[in-house]
Amino acid sequence: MKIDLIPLPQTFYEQSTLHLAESLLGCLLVKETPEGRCSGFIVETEAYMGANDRAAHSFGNRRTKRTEIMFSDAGHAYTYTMHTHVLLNVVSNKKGIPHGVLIRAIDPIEGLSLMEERRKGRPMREWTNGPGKLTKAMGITLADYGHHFTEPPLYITQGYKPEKIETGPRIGIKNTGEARFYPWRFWVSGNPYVSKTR
DNA sequence: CACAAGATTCTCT
DNA sequence: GAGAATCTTGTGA
Repeated sequence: MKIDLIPLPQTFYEQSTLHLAESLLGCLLVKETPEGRCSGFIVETEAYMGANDRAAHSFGNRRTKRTEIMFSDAGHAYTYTMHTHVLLNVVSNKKGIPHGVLIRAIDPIEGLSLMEERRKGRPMREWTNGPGKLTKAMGITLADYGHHFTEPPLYITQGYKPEKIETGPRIGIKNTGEARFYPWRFWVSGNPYVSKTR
């Protein structure tokens, strides 16, 4: 499989958050590090709708040092830590509207030996089938906070068009009232790297 | 400055 | 299923 490693244009990120979350499925996420290049197709995402989404960090337009980047232009990287793990988001929507799309799972393509090293002892299927796992496998850290996805070392290129996409409630959020039932999770139907429902 | 909580993962039961 | 691991940020004194 040969793919052009040309980053998607800024305009790609300027669509509505839910549309972007769906459009990102099948795109290639690439991370270059001193150890080498890793990439994988995005197969699972979740939309976080800012002001009206209780489960979002930016609920009610809460603006802090951490959420600041979500108020910026679409296409920036929003990374943050969750206990011992780093999670990766793509900032979406217009400047001033703090929406984002969480990358939950990818299908590994390039840099397999490097990912195996970073995820030592796990079967390949479990290298990237979760938001904290894929950042570890690809070497994504807090240092990527605020980076823009149109430029190396962290960027997204065109991938393939998924045959079938499914949607459902998001995972891992609780005590957030109605927000936990919103069907804002998207995944490629049948892909083995999609994380399991709890 | 101290402390609590979290968009998770792993291990053990 | 439950509980721990272990780090950053947000909030309050």
